[in-house]
Amino acid sequence: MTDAPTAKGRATRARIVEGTAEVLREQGVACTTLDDVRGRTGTSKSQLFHYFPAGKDELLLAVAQFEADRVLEDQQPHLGRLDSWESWRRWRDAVVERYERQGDHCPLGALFLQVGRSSPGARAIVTELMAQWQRHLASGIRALQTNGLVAPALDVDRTAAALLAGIQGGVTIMMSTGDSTHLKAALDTGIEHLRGTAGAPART
Amino acid sequence: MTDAPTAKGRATRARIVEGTAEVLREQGVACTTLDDVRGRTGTSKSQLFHYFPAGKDELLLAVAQFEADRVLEDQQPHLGRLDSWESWRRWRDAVVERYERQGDHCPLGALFLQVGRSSPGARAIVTELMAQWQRHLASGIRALQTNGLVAPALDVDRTAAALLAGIQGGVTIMMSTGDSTHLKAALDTGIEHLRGTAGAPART
DNA sequence: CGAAAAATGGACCGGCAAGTCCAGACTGCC
DNA sequence: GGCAGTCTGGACTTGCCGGTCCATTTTTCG
Repeated sequence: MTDAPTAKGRATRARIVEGTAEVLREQGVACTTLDDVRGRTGTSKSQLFHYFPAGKDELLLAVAQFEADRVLEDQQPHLGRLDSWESWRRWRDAVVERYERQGDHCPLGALFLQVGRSSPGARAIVTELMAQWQRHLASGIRALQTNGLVAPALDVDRTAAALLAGIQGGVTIMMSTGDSTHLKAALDTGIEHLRGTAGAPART
Repeated sequence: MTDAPTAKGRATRARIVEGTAEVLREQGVACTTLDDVRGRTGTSKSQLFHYFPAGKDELLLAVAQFEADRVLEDQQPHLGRLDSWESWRRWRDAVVERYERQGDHCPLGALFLQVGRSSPGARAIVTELMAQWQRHLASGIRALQTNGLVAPALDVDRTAAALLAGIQGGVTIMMSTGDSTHLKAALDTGIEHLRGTAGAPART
């Protein structure tokens, strides 16, 4: 992915991707030109096409991947260790904090719209991100089951899917309205639902 | 809103909005030009600017409003009468069906991205849509409470917000992955959660 | 050191699409 | 029937922006 013969080349490429991500967050995809990217990253047109021969779309796709990688990273270490109510609460707070900080701009959503559904690459990035995210949530729920905090009969995958949907929707609405109420409601109601199914009252 | 002196004028304006909506659904905002709109609606450039003096953005905004109006309409009559489990189920099916038919294109989302968060108009449209939608859900939940099907202590507004978020997220994910699993999971889990709080066991 | 490969700078091109303009056709109304 | 306002057609302008090209510099490596 980050294939470049020399160290300098790799550094430049990385600078381009990161700089583009910044610009994109600030002014949105629609309003960002290659010249903006040039300005921000201190590169020339030929460099852009040297590292992304297929042009703007290829660059945007690289940025999308870059942003996608951050999404789950930003939820760590909480997301990887969802085995108690306390850890779920910490994760919930991390998610809310991350998206409130991000404000009303969704880099991935915008990129996705621009590059287009048609592009197999874009779709693959989002699909993979969602799958990983849901996998984390599901294994968190299973951990709760193991600890006797959640009913063993619960349909784990469906519940994880619903929770993920709630988060996505909460973020979407927040970006439209600037209000994180829905995101919090989705998270809290989702966790509460898990709690409601409580299996055998837990010991320890 | 649909201000035009003559009947002919109003008809033309409507034709432009509806035609543009079609084109947009087919090829997305990014790839749609005013000439595409011209072609589809059988109009001339001057007509476009006659009815939408501020140009493309104004047209897109009008289309956004047009699409927003459809969203709730398409869920009627179910959305307006959510007073029994059966009616909730019918509504759930209507939502799934509507979005599965719509496929992987979200007119509103795309329009919103294009016109930009910055535009006060765009934000207002989405905010109002969400508020109305949530109000419908909330009054549906209250109806269930009245009928003794849901715990009176339930935080209605928060639950409605969470459900709405789930739907939004389900739709978002569906558009990215082409799979409606998450939408269904969100709806079903949300309704199940309501059921789980069941107040006095219902009679009838 | 010297040649090949990589990296960089920036002028240039070409097309596209938004928006302008004015002339002419239609409509309604008295 | 005629005039005022509305509607329509389409050629034209304009600026922007993605992409090309080649000359120059820097790095790598034997």
